Amino acid sequence: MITIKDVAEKTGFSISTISRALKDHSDITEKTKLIVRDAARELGYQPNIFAQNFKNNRSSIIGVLVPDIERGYYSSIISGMQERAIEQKYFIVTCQSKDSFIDEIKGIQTLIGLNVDGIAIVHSKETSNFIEHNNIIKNNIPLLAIDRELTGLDTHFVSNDQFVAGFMIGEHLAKEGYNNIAIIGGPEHLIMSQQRINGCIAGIRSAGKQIKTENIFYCDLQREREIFVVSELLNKAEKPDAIFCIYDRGAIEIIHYLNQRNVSVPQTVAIAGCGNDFFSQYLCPSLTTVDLSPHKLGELASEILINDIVSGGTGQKVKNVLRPKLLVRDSTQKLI
Amino acid sequence: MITIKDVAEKTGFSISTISRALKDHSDITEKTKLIVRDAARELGYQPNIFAQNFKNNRSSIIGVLVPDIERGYYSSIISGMQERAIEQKYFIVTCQSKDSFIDEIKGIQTLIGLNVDGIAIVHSKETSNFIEHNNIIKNNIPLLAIDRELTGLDTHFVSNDQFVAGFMIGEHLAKEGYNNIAIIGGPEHLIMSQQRINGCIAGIRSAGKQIKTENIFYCDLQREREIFVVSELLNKAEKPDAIFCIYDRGAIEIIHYLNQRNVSVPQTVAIAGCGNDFFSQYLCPSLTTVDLSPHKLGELASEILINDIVSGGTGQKVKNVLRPKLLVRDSTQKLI
DNA sequence: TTTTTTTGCGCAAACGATAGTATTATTTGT
DNA sequence: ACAAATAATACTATCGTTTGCGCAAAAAAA
Repeated sequence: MITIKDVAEKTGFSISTISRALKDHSDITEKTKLIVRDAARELGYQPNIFAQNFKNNRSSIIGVLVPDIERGYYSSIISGMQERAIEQKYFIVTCQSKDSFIDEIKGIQTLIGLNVDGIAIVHSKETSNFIEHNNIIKNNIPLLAIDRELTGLDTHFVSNDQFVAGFMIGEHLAKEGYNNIAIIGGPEHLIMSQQRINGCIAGIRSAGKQIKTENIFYCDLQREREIFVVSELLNKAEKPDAIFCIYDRGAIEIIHYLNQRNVSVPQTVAIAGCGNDFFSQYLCPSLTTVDLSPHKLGELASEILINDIVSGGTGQKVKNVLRPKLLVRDSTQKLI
Repeated sequence: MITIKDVAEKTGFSISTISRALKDHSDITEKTKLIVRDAARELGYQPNIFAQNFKNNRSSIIGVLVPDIERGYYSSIISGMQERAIEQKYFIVTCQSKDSFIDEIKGIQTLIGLNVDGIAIVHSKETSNFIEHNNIIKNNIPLLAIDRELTGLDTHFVSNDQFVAGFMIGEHLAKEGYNNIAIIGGPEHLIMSQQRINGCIAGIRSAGKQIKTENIFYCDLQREREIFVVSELLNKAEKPDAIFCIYDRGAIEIIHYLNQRNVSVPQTVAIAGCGNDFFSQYLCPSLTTVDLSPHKLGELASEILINDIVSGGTGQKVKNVLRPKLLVRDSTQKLI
């Protein structure tokens, strides 16, 4: 292994001069810098990143904790983060909570233990206690929440405008002529879910219609529960003519279930989702949804975190909300 | 920051005794170990991972380089790797080549620069030169190839049995009664593609049928090219009655295209894919495909790499091929 | 009891890079 | 021409942990 010492011996300068020359310190003459750089290149010198990390007390690593790397939405976030991070010579280490609170805690401890320079988190749907998350702040590690805020903590935050996403769907369904709309949401404490629901309600109202409170359901983002709710809904006397499931994956499952039961979509009941999963366009019928931009969210996340890191955490906390885009497709369009 | 020195001062032992006690060295009495561990806990001592990495010359990080984190297949691999790695206190750093040769090279250099303890690679479809990959081996970093072998290099290797995957589809289509089968493959130098194609041909033959060589197409895994080939095929006098696209994403695009053109699947032409993408089951018609196990592949990858790392790279290179599973669904089933 | 072996622990060097301060060489001001 | 200021480089401590070696005390063997 070639170290600074080898370069020093080759050039006759001292190791401190080499160190300063290589980082373009103003104390060193251009002439010396040239000699040093040439020698370093010739010897194939590579700085020992372990020694640098140790000395500088930084890892150039950003930790990302998401519920599940395999889910397209999160892998897009990670991809966006990775692309932006690598441009600035930062690395992304991934962790997943698998939507378990306890694994989320473990993940946080793991990342703190790795001495990451910053952490981005999408907390699990189970999580409603943020004591452990506060340890990140206590450790002086820049913290950024994605999509779901860490209640009570002063963190950076990037998100899609979940309220607007819901609003767009609600307004669209109401204007399209649906009068008995049902909403299938997530757990009640999940703010993101609540925002989409509230947005949808507001959208329906803004189009001059109403939604019955008994048509709003709180599920757990699990297939079984949602399908059960839908099957119950279809048995009602006053069947809904449209269902907004607050996330695409659920909506896709619902359409699949309805296809199996030979319930026609959107003739009997319209379905809308949210998230624009890659495959929502290929469904039969193709799914009306809202395009969020996880990749962009990831890019933003890296930008903000790296900014915070290099600035030494002095600045204000950044909040950034992206405006989503409505994608009207077949699953809600009334045939003329 | 609490260091070993603080624990030493609190207990009255020397720092070397603390260090040894904390790693359960046999030189230290149980009694002393207890005292030290208690003191460490009380003080909230956390080893400085930078200092450890520096001293031990290891990072506890495994680098993964895949074409695109966003693609479900790769994110499953990463997820599997992450789960297994974390069990053994290893971290996963992800990189993506975006299927560009030059970005793959950069990714490799980046990971080497990070001093990762091991590297797993799915090389890009563009890559056919492995000189840079050889630098990993030269740097004494355990190297594992996933799915696509690094031609000419002696590496660990895990993969699905691509030949068998193709074979299963070929045999199934032939037995189902299709007589004029076409294959849409990837670039010719992509071994994985070639293996699936060869497997498919063998499967067709084993069922006592033949495939015309002019019905085998080499595309670039891009939507446009594949759709073009399909549209040309449909204009032929002797239209194929079944198409095997060697990857699900392509097959899904093809079915979507055929739906738009009102070509019925599987009545006019059957479609089969490979990979069992999450959404292949929700397509209309649902897609016959082969279930690969990317998550399991990832778990295996971590296992093998970590084994190699802790054993000091003495052992033989491991080759592990998983047997895939045929999933017959609607897109190839002749209605009776 | 004396000698030898074993046990338990401390001392100090080392890892490679960084940065504060000391040192010398050069320039500037008077 | 000499003091003062500045520029360019060298010296050295430091980060926290690990580890080879040494040493004293305890245990075992003689």
